[in-house]
Amino acid sequence: MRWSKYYLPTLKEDPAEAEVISHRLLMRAGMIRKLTAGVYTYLPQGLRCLDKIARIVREEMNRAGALEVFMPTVQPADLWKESGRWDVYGKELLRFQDRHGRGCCLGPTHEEVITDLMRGEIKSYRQLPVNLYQVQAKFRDEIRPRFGLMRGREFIMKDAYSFDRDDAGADKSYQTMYDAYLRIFTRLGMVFRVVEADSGPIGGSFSHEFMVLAKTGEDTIAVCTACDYAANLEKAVAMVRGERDDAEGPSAELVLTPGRHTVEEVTAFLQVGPEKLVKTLLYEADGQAVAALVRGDRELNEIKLKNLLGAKFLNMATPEQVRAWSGAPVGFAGPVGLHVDAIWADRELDLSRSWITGANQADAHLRHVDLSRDAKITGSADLRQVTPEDPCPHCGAALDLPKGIEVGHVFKLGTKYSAAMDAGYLDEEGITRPIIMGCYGIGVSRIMAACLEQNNDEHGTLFPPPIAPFQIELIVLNVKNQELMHQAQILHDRLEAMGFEVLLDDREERPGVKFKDADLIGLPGQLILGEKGLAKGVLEAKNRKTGQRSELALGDVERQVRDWWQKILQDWGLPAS
RNA sequence: CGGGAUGUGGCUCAGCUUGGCAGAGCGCAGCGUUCGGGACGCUGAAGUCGGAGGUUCAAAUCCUCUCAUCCCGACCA
Repeated sequence: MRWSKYYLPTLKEDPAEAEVISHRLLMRAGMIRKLTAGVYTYLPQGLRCLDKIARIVREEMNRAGALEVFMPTVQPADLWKESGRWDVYGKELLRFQDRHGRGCCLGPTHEEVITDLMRGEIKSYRQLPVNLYQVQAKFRDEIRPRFGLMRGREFIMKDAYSFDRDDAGADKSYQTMYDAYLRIFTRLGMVFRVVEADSGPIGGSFSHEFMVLAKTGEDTIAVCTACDYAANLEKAVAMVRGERDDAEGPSAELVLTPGRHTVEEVTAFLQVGPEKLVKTLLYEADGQAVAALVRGDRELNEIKLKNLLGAKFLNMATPEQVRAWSGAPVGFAGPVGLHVDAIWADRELDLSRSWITGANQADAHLRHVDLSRDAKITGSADLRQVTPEDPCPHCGAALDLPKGIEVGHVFKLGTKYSAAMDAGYLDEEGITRPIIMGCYGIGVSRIMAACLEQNNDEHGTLFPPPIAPFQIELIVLNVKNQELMHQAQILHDRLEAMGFEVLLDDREERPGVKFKDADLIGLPGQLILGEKGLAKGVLEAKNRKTGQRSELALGDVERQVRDWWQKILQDWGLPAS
């Protein structure tokens, strides 16, 4: 490809709107342009990269036995009402009406559509298992799209759905996809970890996330420094530490704490550490009033609470609700005599029988509270957020809490959709059973961003060879020198004949401009043909990743380029090709 | 949805405090000189100053409303 015939608009300066490195590079290296918040056009260079990623994903999906389909973006509301998600999914489901007033939405995911399809097709256990996938644009009306392709509203996703007759089969499908994902992210040249995850609004019984490690990641994950335990922070198990003190204390006693609402204010006033206090957090869960208790120095993990309650909606109580349930303004709620439907305590609170809590009246707290004696506790459970001080729940070693970008997610759905939407099959006995489903997503466009977050330097992008838009950039230093140009064209054709994708920079620009652009767009191999080199019969080669330069003899160019390319693959830790 | 910020040629931004001819750099077009790490000179094209309303002799600048974008938070495969 000749640059002069291509469309690759590079930017010399960082666009004002781009904050994170991948967003800046995607813009500057001429790969994407923004249409509106969270919605981007892929320019030729971006599309080439996207297609490379998608191709690897497709190859591995096909290898794993999945079959590609293509589903609609516009979906009828009726299907979503049938699955129950029309009311649950929230505002990120973009809803609208067609000319007849029929409810529609833009697909944020395709469980409903695929389940609807398959219930019409699958009649017998003989037709199972099946695994269908697609690579498609999804739309989620995110509250706050940000970071370019990392959290867009419209994005490209590979989503696969498996259908099995029983749990054993579904587990096997899950494992097959899990293994395919390992191969995909390895082939893409990414540094990643697999973590246990919460299944969120997609639902289902268990799931794993594939996280690319990057400082700009929006998720925090808990990774054991010794064993292979790894979990999303929202799922990570918090261990109970410390000695249990079973001694019964004196009876509860009211202390005045005028104007002290927060944990810091109360503990400072009473001159105790925050670990002596119990925080009482009030929530409305599907219409029920619920209190969650955690130690004063802990953070409640709302996802754990939501899962414990099996709630569809979980919202923090409004100040009015707090007043109604506790009889006090915000800041003085406590478990003793609280008017709620359930009180759940973090299991860490079992360790002591003498706590400081709110007194359910303004400007007062209680001390020496024994939760088992003084309050009606519904139960205790793991409710708090894991901290870097917590030990690994499997082996007790230290935990690390790095940031990650979620690029893949596998879910075992079970019968959530097949039961709700009546997708069943007949088994050998002629009995109708619900199909067991799984679903498996990969953020194709997000991978592009994640890749650049991991691979860049001060000069620009560093494309891993498997997903580089071209493998080699061939730079002609003086386009006006006809002999040089002629040789460059011959070289370009020979390299392409060898199977390389080559971008020939034939623009009438000064060398400095070309070098800067070459580093910016970051193709893994750079070949430089200049007048001096041509006179000496050599071609200058540069490895973009290592910066290593070498000279290749034009007389032996095919063999030398091949060796040079193998070295580049090696430097990327990739197998020879 | 709460908090903060920003909207001025294609891009990055100055000008706004204190109202008085719309500017710079980059990019773009032409000419010339350059030519191995984002050259230089000259000439030129290009802007409803986000939008609406208001104050004023006069508004990019002051006031009101509104829209959009970005950042933090809440939220979220």
